[in-house]
Amino acid sequence: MTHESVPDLAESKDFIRERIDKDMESGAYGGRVHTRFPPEPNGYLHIGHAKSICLNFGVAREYGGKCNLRFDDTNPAKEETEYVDSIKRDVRWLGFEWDGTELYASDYFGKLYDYAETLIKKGKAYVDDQTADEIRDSRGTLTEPGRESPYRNRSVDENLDLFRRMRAGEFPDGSRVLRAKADMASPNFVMRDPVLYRIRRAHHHRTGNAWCIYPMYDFAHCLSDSIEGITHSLCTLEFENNREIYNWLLEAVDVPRPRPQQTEFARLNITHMVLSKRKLIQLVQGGHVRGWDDPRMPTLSGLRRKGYPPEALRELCARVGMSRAAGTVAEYSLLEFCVREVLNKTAPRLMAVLDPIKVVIENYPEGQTEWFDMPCFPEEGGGAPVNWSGPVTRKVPFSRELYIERDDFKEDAPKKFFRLSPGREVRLRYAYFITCTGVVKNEAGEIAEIRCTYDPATKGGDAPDGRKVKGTLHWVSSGEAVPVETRLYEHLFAAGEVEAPEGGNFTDTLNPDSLRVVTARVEPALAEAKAGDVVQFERLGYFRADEDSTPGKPVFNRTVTLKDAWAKIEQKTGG
RNA sequence: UGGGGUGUCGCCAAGCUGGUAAGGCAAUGGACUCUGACUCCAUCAUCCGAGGGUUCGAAUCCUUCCGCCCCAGCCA
Repeated sequence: MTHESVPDLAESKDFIRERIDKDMESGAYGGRVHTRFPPEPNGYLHIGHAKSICLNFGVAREYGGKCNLRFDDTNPAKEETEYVDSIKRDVRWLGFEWDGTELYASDYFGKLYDYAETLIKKGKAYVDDQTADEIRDSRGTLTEPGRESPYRNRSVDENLDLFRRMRAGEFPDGSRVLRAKADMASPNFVMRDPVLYRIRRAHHHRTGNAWCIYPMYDFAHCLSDSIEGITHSLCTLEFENNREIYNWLLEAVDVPRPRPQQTEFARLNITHMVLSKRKLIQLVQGGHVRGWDDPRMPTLSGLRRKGYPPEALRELCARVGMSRAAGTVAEYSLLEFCVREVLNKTAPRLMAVLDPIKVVIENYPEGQTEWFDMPCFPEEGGGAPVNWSGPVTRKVPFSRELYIERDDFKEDAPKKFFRLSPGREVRLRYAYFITCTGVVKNEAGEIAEIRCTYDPATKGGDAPDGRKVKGTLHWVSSGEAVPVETRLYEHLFAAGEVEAPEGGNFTDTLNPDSLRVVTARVEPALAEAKAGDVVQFERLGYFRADEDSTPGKPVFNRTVTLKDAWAKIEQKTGG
């Protein structure tokens, strides 16, 4: 029995692994598997990228192969080093390491240029002097073929000369492009003489101003794959149409065999989440969130900050599986399930009250405080995880005045309500049984405090006479409780399907309550939490200490709530 | 409209050489419980986008139709 961080859920392999199996059997790649994760460094990675990362690195790991991290940096106008750094950090956080150093398409600008000359010499590419508009207008429509450029039949010598002068910087931006001489009548638009190189005087994050012509994706990607010896080039469905030019170019410049093969899979979508870069930018720039790593963002940095462990994201990807069905959407509840599953095994349990109401124990001596030793990991749960290095118990003060959760008390309680209410007895976790004797109200008629008595014989939480209670409540001692900022998150979008309303913007559907900040009362041990610590607030949920925490003053993010059966009962019975 | 894809339970997804619908999430009922959590047990597609056809037998083969996604950036 091995202890993989992600269980092997698949009873059958997905279509990509099946294909690789076949290639292994046939020896098509000499038993090699070499993949690559190829982000463009123009933004932050989000949960959608996690699927591609898990696939590419996962496949390499499973087949004893390699996976490169290659930055597809062929458009200098959009790319920045800042993104390179965040992408590397996020991939590592997810638990993967690329083969060797990270690679860049820009590493191959020289080789790619040579391939372009090769293409020209073979009569398979030409320099087009048409404007962008002219090129677009002559590309044809869905039903009509495109028209050939008047420059399409220039001589090889002229093309070579022009292309060299493009590179030398003799022509202004946008004045000429290098195009593949493919098929203007192809029903596949991608084949209608795609642009291979454009003139663009922009500072490149790595090559600076060394180049003024840059290759397009279609030209750079297949050849970069070939240069790196990639065997399986895995990408998302929207590149299906590009597969034809991918293969055409490899054949046209006659790269050595075996050649990489492109295989597409459906991207990951999750309800309540927007994953389009355009929309994410709007959320940040519109000030709807506090930044790219706002815990409400679907970015890996946001999810990390919220407290989602990398194991959970890997498990999500494994559970969602691979298919070619576009537009499928995983439910957010599956993600939350994965998060809880990981955290349930790893998070220490402590007590905090989010919405406090005061309880006075009438028969408990005034001024007395007793300290209980309480386990951080309940026995039934198997105790602390094997790699746990923190404390396994902590001291918790008990006194005459406590706070409990406002929801845990009802003056007029329905039968199914197992919590505190006048005349009923409940257990304060690991402490005593208490019985409610009544309430004290303020002038407004609101409950100011709850009066109770406790049974000293139940110390530790068990009655020697075998008497049982239906409910166990979490609590904190009011005198020693520490007030801490706690951020409660809900979906950024309440609707599962994020859509712009008629004549509006998708931001119109933002959930106004996606962030609620409360002052929680936490037991003393919790006040010691440091940024990155993840704990369970008993009966409430999992919380992670945010980077905004300072010594003795933690700030907590709610990662995910616990499942709440009572909430369902209450909903059904109408409160 | 041309081309390329895709349609199996509320959601994701097995099923591919035809033999009589895996699994997970969600949901529901129950057991257990010092977290109404966890765990455990049980229920949950006579039906596979629709209609024809082939066959003793089809989600799987043929055929017609319908829905949805992608493509007309000098973005990736």
